[in-house]
Amino acid sequence: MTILAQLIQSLADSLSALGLPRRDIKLSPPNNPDFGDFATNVALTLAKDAGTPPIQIANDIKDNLDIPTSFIEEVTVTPPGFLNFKIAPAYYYQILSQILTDKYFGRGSSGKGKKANVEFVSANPTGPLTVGHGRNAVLGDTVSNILEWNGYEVTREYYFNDAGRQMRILGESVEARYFEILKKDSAFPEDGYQGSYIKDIAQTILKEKGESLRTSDPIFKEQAEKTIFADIKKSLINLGIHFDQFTNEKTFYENGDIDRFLEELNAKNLIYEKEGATWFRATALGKDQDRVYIKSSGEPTYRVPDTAYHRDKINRGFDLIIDVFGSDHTDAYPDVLLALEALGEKTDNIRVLIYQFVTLLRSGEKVKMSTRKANFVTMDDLVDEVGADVVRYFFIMRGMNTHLNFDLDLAADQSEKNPVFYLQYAHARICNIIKHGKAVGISTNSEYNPTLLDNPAEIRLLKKLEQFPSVVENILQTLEPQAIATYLHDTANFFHKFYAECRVITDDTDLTNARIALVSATRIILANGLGLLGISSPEKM
RNA sequence: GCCCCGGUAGCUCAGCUGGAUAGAGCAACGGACUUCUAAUCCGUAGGCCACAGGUUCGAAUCCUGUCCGGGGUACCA
Repeated sequence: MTILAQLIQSLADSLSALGLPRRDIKLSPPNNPDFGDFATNVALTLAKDAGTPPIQIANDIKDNLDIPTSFIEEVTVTPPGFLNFKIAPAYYYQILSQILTDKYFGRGSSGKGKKANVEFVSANPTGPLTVGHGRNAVLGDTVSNILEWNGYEVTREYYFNDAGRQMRILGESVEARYFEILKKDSAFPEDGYQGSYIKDIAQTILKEKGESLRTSDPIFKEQAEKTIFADIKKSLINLGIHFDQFTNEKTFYENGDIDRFLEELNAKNLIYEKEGATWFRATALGKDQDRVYIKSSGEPTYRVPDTAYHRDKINRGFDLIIDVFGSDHTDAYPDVLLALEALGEKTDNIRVLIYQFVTLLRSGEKVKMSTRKANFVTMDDLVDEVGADVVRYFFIMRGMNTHLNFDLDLAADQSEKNPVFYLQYAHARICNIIKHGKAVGISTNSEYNPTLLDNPAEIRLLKKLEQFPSVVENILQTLEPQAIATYLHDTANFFHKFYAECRVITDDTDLTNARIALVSATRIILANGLGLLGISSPEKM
């Protein structure tokens, strides 16, 4: 039981002893450290119903409080009615040894024995991964890391479609370039993919298959898909991302899932024909409008295989299913869930993460991105220019709900001042201290007396380290990994301040050992946190 | 029209499950390297948290409305 849980329990006991209704008791660190380490507002929330001034209630609670542990040093009441708790340094000292003996400090067990599926990227192989996909990729991979850290067995999955309209046009685009090279007449498709990579693929086909290919040869699409997918996988590896499974939507046509799914909906009278198309009767389930399932051309819309795919994921028995989508899917996924529910599937373990689009700025101007028009900045370009660590940090340090402005000039320029270096530098600095210590005969395994760490900068850093488990645990609920970036920045900041104020390796052996313990623990937290973000922890910079 | 996101320092953004004095980085200005790494630290300056109402002991945070920006509302995905 954590110290917080103990405190909440004894507060609850105090409330019932006073005959006050039990409330959700929240303890949080106040902004102003003068008020202590934790504060609660229970008295304020109870005051109105009790008809008693909050400050009086707070005092009553305090007087009835059976302090659960010696770690609580002081309880105070401050206007307008907060109860504040000061935690003894001994508590934080003991955290230090926890970190040093358990290098997985902060690892939760709530996902133990559970399986999770995270579907992300899922870009069709029509072109290279762009910066827009990068946000998706980094978000999905980081969330996966956090789940794993909490004990989940995670399947990272990439879902794609090589049978639809996009891919057909891709094949036609390659074909047109092929004949163009041969100086034969060929109309470039109206919505064709204009990128130079299409010409490269056509060149490759020409080299390998000769000049005699005919119109509509399947090789055009096949070669394009193969080449582009290989590039995509390489780009992902450049970002440190690997997938456990690639699932093709074609599977669900071939194995009959889609037919079955449509039949079942039909049996429930949720499908009908109109104007040559097949419609899903979403209005019968409370939506504003019905949706087309099968176009009059005979092609299903994306909702159909998507729904079958999600049903497949449900059937595979995951405890948690996460989808990472761009904001253009905001309106689409509710239809998928709706259809699943109509078929009696449970969808409450599906979490959909919607991230807002990245706006690219170059020379202060917006770059309008379009894969089709080949007006894009690829992930590879970006990674080449600034490195994977910077790219990952840049994408994860902002909340997924924010419309991220990505200034390309700044990103390229920023290599010296990029915020990620601030974190890595703290780690490298610690490594260097430890290295220096070793050179003068200081071991990281020495006995140490933590009570020597009484400098405010030391205490502040310790308290920050103590927060790591709760930060990670909270992200498991919110699935908003930017909190790790914020936390690590604070931690690095407190370390740098400590560094400026306290010298670690000195003639004072006892103090040196204590400080070595502190910086070693800080290093572990930084490395673990950076690891969760998929960012390296360099030993020197 | 309707739906989803956002609007916080000059710029990019944290903070948003209501708390006490609203933060960081960059940009600006002024300091600190004979020391374990100055990719750092210290200091100054910078704000009607878009606007208007509401809820309450208390609002950047919750509700309503307005304005601005992005996305969706396609027989595109």
